[in-house]
Amino acid sequence: MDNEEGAKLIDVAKLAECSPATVSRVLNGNPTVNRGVRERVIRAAAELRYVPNGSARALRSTRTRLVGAIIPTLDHAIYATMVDALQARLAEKGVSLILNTSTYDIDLEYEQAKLLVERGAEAVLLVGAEHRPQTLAMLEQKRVAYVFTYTSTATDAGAAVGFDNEKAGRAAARYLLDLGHTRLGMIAGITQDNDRAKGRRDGFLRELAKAGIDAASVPVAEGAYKIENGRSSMKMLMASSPRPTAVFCGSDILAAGAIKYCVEAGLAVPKDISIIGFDNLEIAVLTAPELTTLEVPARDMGRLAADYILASPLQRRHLRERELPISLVVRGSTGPGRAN
Amino acid sequence: MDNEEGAKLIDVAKLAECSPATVSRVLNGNPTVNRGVRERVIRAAAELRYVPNGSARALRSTRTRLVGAIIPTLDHAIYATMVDALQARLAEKGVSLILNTSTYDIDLEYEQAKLLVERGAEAVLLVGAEHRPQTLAMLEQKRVAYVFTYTSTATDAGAAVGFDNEKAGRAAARYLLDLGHTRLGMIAGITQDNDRAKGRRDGFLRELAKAGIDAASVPVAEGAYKIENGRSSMKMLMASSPRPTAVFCGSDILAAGAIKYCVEAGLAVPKDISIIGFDNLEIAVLTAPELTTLEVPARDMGRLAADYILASPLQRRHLRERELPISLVVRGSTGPGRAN
DNA sequence: TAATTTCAAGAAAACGATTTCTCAAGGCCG
DNA sequence: CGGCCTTGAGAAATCGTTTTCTTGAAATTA
Repeated sequence: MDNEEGAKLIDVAKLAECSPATVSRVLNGNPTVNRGVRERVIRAAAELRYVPNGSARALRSTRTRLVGAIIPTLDHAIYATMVDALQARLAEKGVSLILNTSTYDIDLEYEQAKLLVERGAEAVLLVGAEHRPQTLAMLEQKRVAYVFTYTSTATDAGAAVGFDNEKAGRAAARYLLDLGHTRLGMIAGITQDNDRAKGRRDGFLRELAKAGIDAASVPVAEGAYKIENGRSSMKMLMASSPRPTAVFCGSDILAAGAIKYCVEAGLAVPKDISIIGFDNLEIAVLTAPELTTLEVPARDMGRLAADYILASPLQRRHLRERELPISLVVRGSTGPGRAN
Repeated sequence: MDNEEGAKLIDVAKLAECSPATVSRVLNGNPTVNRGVRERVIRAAAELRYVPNGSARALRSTRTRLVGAIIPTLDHAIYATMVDALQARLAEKGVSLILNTSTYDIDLEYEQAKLLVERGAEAVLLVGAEHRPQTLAMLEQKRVAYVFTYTSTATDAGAAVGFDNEKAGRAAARYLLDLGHTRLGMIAGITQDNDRAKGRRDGFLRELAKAGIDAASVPVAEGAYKIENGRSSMKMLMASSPRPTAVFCGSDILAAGAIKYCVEAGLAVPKDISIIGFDNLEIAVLTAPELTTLEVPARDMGRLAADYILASPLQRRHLRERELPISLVVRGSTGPGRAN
């Protein structure tokens, strides 16, 4: 029968013998429609396999039920997991997610944000606190809500669901210091345009400074989150003298590579060298020894960011700036520092 | 000045002293506009920070530049990587991606597909070949192109970019048989509603049968893709008698767990037991020994699926059913079977 | 130079829904 | 029993673009 591509609302109206307005009301759950008519409409819509045109609907109602997310990459499990949770929560409420990966490029991020606004995203999730001013200005001007994740510092217009990277870095340092280590090193992620990697590094060094260890004496390598970079960075660190007895890695990926290097080089972990990671990815239990690490609440961030986005503007006031706890997960890759 | 929420096309027209039609032409790269006018329009649009309304545009032009993807989960790196590549390629051409995770539930997948159609997705990426008939019927009726990934069997209306899971399972079997193993086992992913997991398992068992090994004598465990499931499944398999000397795991995740169990139980890999994984995830080099595995071209699938989607209907004819090679990556987790 | 094309740009229709107005009918109250 | 309120449903305006149709002017051709 209906060989044509798609029935429109008016076709449903004709079949149900009522006006388009009434069809619209039924389809949108407006209760002011009599039972009989309502059922006729529903039957007609089903029969015609009617699918509403979202563009038309969005245009007229100014509600797109579309949300955007711009994350650095999906190749890092920590972001993939967050997005997974975000999407699941949004979907429960019939909200769709447009996903963009910026590859840690905040100029590209701006372009993507622009496109999201154009597409009618009602809210946008961003990672970290470091963005082009025009990105945020544009979102504000177009009245698009936005949430930062992986950071705990909100702005006037943007909420934050995350944690304090600087504090996390300090916690790593404190833990290693408390174990008795005095010669430390760090393998950080790329810190350029990345407030999270920077925060972790700075917090780590700051805490060491507080303990009387000069930052300049602490070897810090930097590398993208790849196992191989962890390996090569560790090699570099182990070549510095005096050799560190404990190393903080900005990600479990780097830490896994670092451990890999130690195994190859015949360095015993944690006897000769303690390694602490960051993220608590699933892989943290794959290294031998298993990885001591700081746990990042990726799934919680996704879920809570979704909650913020789904909340009414009124409720949102209570939800901005949500700092989640970072917890230390002690496994086998860290041990006491040798007594000096 | 422009305190209001958003300038519209007509405002740009007024400022540029021309008609809305002309503004539209300029913004869409229509060359039939004089240089002077064109520049005035561009300047006016910039001054007003004009952002087009995508809904209106889509409604009128019937082009949304929106594509949907429904994957089982982002928590498995193999899908995350594919989506990463897909999104990157689509973004190059200004196409946005709406992402859905179905949690391996093909009924939920149907609901999500419906929503994607409603949102105006011009194409949809699906994983595997097993779907509700009404899902595909709906896409066809609404003239939405679709691509299967992780499978190589296309349908009349749907293209396929992927590989042959059955063949991959056979390859794993062949490799282990050639190493001299005669007592084999398998740890598969959940096979219900999952043609890929099923294909791998069936191919594996079929090849063994061809070599005279009765499928009924081959212990097969099944579990979701979690390290812990690999561990516990391996424990089960090692309790069966006669104990297998080689195990094929449906995913590197499961294989990693399997190796973990062996280490705990004091079984030497590969001396006592050979383990081969599937996917070639980054983590395959983290186990000790490193994992022998079959490499899945996740990134290629994402990229090529995007190419298919971006192609014109005419070009698409040449691109449907694209079978990519699965290659064996030999590392340290497999070795010769004991001579009987 | 007149007739015919070509070109640039405006006017107005159209895309497919939602929403605002409007109105008729029925129920309720005094 | 008449006026007022409530309720259900239709008519028509509207959302912000793109596209089609027109038109006047300029360029080309005979």
